[in-house]
Amino acid sequence: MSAFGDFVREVREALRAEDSRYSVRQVAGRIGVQPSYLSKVERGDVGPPSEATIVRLAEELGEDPDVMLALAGKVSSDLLEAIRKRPRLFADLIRELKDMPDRAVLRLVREVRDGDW
Amino acid sequence: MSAFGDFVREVREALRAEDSRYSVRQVAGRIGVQPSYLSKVERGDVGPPSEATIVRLAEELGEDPDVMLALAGKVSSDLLEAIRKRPRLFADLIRELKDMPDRAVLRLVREVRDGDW
DNA sequence: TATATCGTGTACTATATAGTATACACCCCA
DNA sequence: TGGGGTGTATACTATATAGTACACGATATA
Repeated sequence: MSAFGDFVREVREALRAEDSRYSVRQVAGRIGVQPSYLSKVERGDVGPPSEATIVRLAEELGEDPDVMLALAGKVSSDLLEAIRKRPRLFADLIRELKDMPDRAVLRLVREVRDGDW
Repeated sequence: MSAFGDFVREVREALRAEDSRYSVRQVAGRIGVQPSYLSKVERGDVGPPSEATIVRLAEELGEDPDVMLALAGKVSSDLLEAIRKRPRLFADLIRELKDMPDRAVLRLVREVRDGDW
């Protein structure tokens, strides 16, 4: 039971149904790891890859890197850096929002993006 | 040059000026590590301790755990968990906010906390 | 029917993480 | 002057991380 591995396998197989270049071997080749390693990752035989490898894999599969990192139990290092630079500010914000419904957070994101302030 | 180690040493020495129980040995004893290890941490001779040890140290020194974790290049695991649960939402929010001035983020925190929405 | 490709099993590795355990020389003071 | 407390040097360790390298039998292809 590996959420990350299962997801990768599912997406890759789906792509493969349309395009034979999405075999374990070829995908592994393009993202720069051994086929045996990707195979083990997909079957949850080993822990998830490093951030860099996950990002390459996400690009290759056309999936969202942040979502794939989350499935691997990780958080993108650029987000970590932002939090580390202003820990009090971001820690408070995230703890305040963590139990709020999606729509509240989403509203906030839009509010900030649309810059009406 | 270890930001984390320098900070710990400075805070501990300051406490020690008022209270002799803040020696390397005694603090190490209370947070459950070897004195030699705390000494090496303070001098940046080794990498920063684990999250759990940093939190105990922060409590012992009366400092903010999030700030001390940040000095150690880490982010509290409860924040990571919140982000991993809703990666798209939080990734967008943090990237939107990371280049904003403190006062903008602060305003947002207050806005959410005071719940006027 | 040869050969190219496929997924996977096995064995190994280098580096990082997060420390422990012991011993030492120095200083204080009673 | 000797016992307790101080900081630190040295050596070692267990576990995790993030893979590589190679070989094998099955399958598909031409």
